[in-house]
Amino acid sequence: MAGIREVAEAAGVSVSTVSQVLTRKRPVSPATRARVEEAIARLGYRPHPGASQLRGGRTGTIALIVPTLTNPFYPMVAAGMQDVLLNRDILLTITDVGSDRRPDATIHQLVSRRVDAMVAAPFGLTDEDLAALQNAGIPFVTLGTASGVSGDVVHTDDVAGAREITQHLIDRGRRRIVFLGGDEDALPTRQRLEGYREALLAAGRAAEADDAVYADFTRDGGRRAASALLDRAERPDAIVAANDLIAIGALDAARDRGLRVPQDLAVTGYDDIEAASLVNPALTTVENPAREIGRACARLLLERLDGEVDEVTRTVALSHRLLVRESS
Amino acid sequence: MAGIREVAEAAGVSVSTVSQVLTRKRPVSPATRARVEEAIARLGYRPHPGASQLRGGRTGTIALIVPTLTNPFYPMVAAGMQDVLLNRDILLTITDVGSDRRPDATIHQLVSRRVDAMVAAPFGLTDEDLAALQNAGIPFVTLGTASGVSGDVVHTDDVAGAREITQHLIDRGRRRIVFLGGDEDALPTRQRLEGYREALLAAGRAAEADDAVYADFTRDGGRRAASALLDRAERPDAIVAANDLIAIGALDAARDRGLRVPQDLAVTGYDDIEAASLVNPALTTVENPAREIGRACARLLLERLDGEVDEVTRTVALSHRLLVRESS
DNA sequence: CTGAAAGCGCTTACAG
DNA sequence: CTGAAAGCGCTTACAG
Repeated sequence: MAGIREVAEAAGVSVSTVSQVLTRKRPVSPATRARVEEAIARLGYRPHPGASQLRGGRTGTIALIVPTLTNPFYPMVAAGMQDVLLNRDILLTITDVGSDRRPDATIHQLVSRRVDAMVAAPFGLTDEDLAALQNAGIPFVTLGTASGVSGDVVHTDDVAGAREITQHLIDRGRRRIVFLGGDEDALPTRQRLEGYREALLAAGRAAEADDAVYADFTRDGGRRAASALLDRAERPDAIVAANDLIAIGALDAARDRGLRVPQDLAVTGYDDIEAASLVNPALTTVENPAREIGRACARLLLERLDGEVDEVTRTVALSHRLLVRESS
Repeated sequence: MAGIREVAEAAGVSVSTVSQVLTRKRPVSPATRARVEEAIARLGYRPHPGASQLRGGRTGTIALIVPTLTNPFYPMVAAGMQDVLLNRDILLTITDVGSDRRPDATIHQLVSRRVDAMVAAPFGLTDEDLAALQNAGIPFVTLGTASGVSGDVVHTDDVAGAREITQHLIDRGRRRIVFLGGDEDALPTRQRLEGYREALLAAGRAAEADDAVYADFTRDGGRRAASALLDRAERPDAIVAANDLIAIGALDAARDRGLRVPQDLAVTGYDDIEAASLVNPALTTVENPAREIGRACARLLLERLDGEVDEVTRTVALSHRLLVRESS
């Protein structure tokens, strides 16, 4: 493969000059530029990324860390990022943390590779993990507030969303409304639980000790946890699930038991992934604009990389929306 | 950030020695190794990837090129690759070609970045595109046979799958069975169309001129194309869709017109994405084991990178399976 | 088993 | 506007 040296020889100029026409960091005469560009095209020259990186440049890579690729919500965030990144010659690296791995291992790997920027779903990320990014000088945005660490944030108001969907259930006359969370310490679980509790409190209902049950954020997890719930002596008549996948699992569990939804049991989800409107009965849920979230993340990061913003930390709040369908 | 030089000083050895303990390419005495490792840990040293890359090393990156991230089939392929790659310190870069971009632009970008290997869904990829990979010495595997170019291949037998699902429709007594493809020149469209035609031919039915209609591989595309089909004077009584997304769109179109599925119209899909079993009525489809496909791709590539295989090109065929559900 | 030195392919002061 | 030279942080012959 041709190097910058061959190009320089072919064009009859120095390597510095070739570099200048590439980086545009200093003026080059039109005639010279033309000769160099011709040589580049003719030789099919492509700069070696390792070399420019070594000289202090960027890697041209932005990473997205997600808890799993199997929840369609995250690929949709990635698609939103691509929308913005596509014509900027920046590569998107998508890493799922994987069930068996600690997220800090993933973050360290990404820091080692000198990614230019990073967006992280805050699942199990500690302040320490994020501080590592900060120390490495890597701009990052988290999906949802990461307590105490100063990166940009893109989020929707999960507390409000959960409050509204719970209120909706109360309005429909549901008596025993139970919250079915994902991983107990995950931010979305905690915030949506909070919204759920606020709604009950506002309605003058005391929260009960066993009002919340936890699964993981999967259909299977939802099915299992909901099964336990539905086999209780005092069966709930409504389940507020922490995301759509869990809710779909709850629908499975109801069907297993011959319960009618919504007559015997109301089920609500969160996110509005495509499957939410596809299941039967269609899921009442809160729209969480994944693609827009991805776009916002990419824009924030690009602005940082372009140096358009300094120390200030920015928070972009995107709106959510209650979608009442058949399951409630 | 500490460099190899600081580590060498801290451990009282030369940089060569530090490099050797890192790369394990030549023996180092246990005592020296211990001192170096201690220094590495204490200084939090991480090798600069650009530097090693420049010296002829790998980038430690494998790319996956997909037509879109919004078809859950592809994220599932990615998840399968991650399953295999996770503990090998190899980064997975996922790029969707994007509707407005030519895939060769994406491939060239990836070649420029010196990815170590690549798996490509052959949508719109020309032999030329693939030859570019070959010339760059980048091992690649394509999803489905890429005519004339010698890379590894992972595929399922789409022709057989489509034949079987069409046969199933014939067995159920359907008279006017129409094929609803995705992008006309896409490999999956062509192969599944072939299977469909084989089945009709085998049943002694001549293919009709307008037996195939094309959409793109999306729910919306399917809805639109199916709408046109269903408004024909001679309405089909079965639609063989080229993938699940299209089939779900066809279900939408049927519902718009008050047609009952499967009584008035049978609809079949392809892939068995999660949504296929979620829609109402549940979709008859052909299981296309996305996650396994991803795993197979990653294994093939890893073996090449590890130098365990030479010139020979390998083809891994994974089995498909007809899943009869409610829509037929 | 270890070290000194060359060099990978670029970018960027420095000089003109 | 252009060039010669130093140097980014590693790896790898070469030498011992």
